[in-house]
Amino acid sequence: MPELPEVETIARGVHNRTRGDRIVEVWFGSHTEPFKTAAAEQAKALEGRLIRGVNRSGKHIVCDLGPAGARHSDAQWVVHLGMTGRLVVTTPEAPVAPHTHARLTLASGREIRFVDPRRFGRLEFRDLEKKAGFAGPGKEPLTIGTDEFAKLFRGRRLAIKAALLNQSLLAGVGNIYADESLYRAGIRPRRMAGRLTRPKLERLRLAIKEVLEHAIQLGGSSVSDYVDADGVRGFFQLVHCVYLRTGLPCRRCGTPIRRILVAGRGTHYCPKCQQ
DNA sequence: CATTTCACCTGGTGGC
DNA sequence: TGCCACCAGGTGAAAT
Repeated sequence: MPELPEVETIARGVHNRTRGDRIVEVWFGSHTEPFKTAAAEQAKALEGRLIRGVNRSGKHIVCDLGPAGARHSDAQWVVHLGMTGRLVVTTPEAPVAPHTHARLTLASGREIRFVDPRRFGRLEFRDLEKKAGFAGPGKEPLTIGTDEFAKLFRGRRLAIKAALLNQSLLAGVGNIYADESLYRAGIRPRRMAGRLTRPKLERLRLAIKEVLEHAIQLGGSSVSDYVDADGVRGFFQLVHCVYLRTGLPCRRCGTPIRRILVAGRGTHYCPKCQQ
């Protein structure tokens, strides 16, 4: 589910509902895939800590944690949602959804739950006394500047869509927003990244920013089952121009939207508007 | 090093 | 109803 707008929406929701709360009990399921830090060690480290704030970095949700009573952070809980992960804040009485892998009981009586059918998501505990705070290599698409953006693609021979999906270049753009941004910028997904002109690259940078900001305003895209921290669906899927619109008329020119494979991913574009 | 392909998982959909 | 192929928001390891 989660690309930058969905992760941003979830992080804000969890922040608003849990900031200042304390983790009093942790339950983890028995599947091992979600645990980048071993479950037993992770559960023990989380218990008792304060949630000082929740932020987004690329597609990662970063919860800053501190010792009870303290005003500084000494650890982080980093959540990556993979394809189907959800992070929701509920009451303990709410029915437990299938594929729930983590339940964090908070002092307020609320509960944070991590649910992930495909188990591509990951949970990591970072001790800030032992390692640095989470930071991926990729640049943030909402704040990157013109020159820095152009530099990312210089000399690259892969398709621009494949480059946009590379999280060590730009962090946060995934399959939906790559397709929607390329449509908005009028660029074919298979164009070689290193051959785009400066004006085209600037148009792409702005398209990405505008698409992501609009999607955040609408609470993200709910293609099948994405919901935010309160269990509420997003609305951006209602204004998608190309993603999952194969065969439907282009909203601008009426030409049927095409689907091809790029970097192994379903890729949607308008053959007339994207030259 | 840059790039491409595939495995990792479950579930929904549509054809026969 | 059953079975099968194919598709889905991501990424990291292995192959090229």
